[in-house]
Amino acid sequence: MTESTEPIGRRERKKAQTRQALADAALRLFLERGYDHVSVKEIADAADVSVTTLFKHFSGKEALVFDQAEDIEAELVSAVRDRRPGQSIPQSLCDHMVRSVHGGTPEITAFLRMVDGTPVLRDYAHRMWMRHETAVAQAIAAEVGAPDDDVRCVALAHFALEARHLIKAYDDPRQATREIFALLDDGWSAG
Amino acid sequence: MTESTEPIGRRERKKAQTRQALADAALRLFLERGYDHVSVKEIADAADVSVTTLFKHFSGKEALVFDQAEDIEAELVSAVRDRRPGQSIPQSLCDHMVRSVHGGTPEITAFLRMVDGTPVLRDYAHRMWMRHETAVAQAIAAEVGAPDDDVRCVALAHFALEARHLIKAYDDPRQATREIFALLDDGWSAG
DNA sequence: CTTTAAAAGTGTAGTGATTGCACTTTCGTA
DNA sequence: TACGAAAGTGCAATCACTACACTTTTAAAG
Repeated sequence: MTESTEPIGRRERKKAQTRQALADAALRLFLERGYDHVSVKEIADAADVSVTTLFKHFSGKEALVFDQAEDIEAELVSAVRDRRPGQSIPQSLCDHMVRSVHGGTPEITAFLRMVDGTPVLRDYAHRMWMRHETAVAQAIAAEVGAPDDDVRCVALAHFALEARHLIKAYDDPRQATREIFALLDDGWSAG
Repeated sequence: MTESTEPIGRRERKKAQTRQALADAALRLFLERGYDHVSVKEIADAADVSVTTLFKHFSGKEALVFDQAEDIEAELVSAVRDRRPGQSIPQSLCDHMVRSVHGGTPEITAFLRMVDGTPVLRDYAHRMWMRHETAVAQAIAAEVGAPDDDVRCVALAHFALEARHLIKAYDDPRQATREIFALLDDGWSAG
């Protein structure tokens, strides 16, 4: 965990290389022809490995799409913990969410369109995102000195994360985000 | 077996009969050996029909578990619309949720344990439940004279329904429900 | 009472994701 | 340099689900 970069042995390099080749091939093919119209065999072929190898690198077909699982969780926890004085937790989370509404490059837009238009992927992405719920909930609980499983804290974390899904339907996501978090903030502050 | 409610032709009766046989066989096998360890072929065999027929009656394996899709939606909408004077919408929804926390027969308990312990089923059930979101949101919007897609209304509906999932982790679900809805009510009333 | 067309059901053969197994190749290291 | 773990391979199998062409049943019209 302490080593940030990995200039390690040739072995690990090759492994990462194979993994990358798979992810790249997958993404390219998915964007070209749509997720459902690409088989794992085609991806394996395009990356010049066997299907067996593919499944040694990725837990399933969906996992090929979300290769980079960065430190989004750390940012969320930070938004809860390191907020500026006088700012409530929901407010800080709101700012963080508003900030992370990218206009984005056309590539990212195409990617998001694909994910959003493929039920399996949409669900998978949602599950991934919601995986941060407990971490955020614990951060909140720590801030207010409540037990880790405090209902209000868990609920706030859950609702805050769910907001991301809700705002997708609106023309002005930032405005929608603010309205939702205003509701949460009022409810939270009343406690 | 007797045609008390639906005195229609023999054809429809046989169809319903087949469907029922499939659902019954599925439920029995699932409870006996667990969802993942029963194949659709076994279910079809147990109901003495072909696999093809099975899929003409049910859209997929998960659908076999949730045969009765009653009028839960109507009750939810009613909780929003027909609440007693002076009671807020979140309060009424809270009461409805608390009321619907059944201790339940041992059969139901076993059923719920199975659903909850099988990721595929858990997700499926959640999707089914969340399908009522728009109906509830529209009912709320109608009550307050807002447009159907008003952010606050949609968010309230969403969060209220999500509560069901949140409370499952707690020893006292009713208490948890009340705390969550108190948060929502405070936020909602502040608007 | 016959005819007829849709509905219900069947069996076969396929696709596509995913797993298990036994095997070879490739490194890192003692 | 030899050895064991890790990476990769190919094959066969399972399982959900679909497409297709087929037979049987039944409702309803003639």
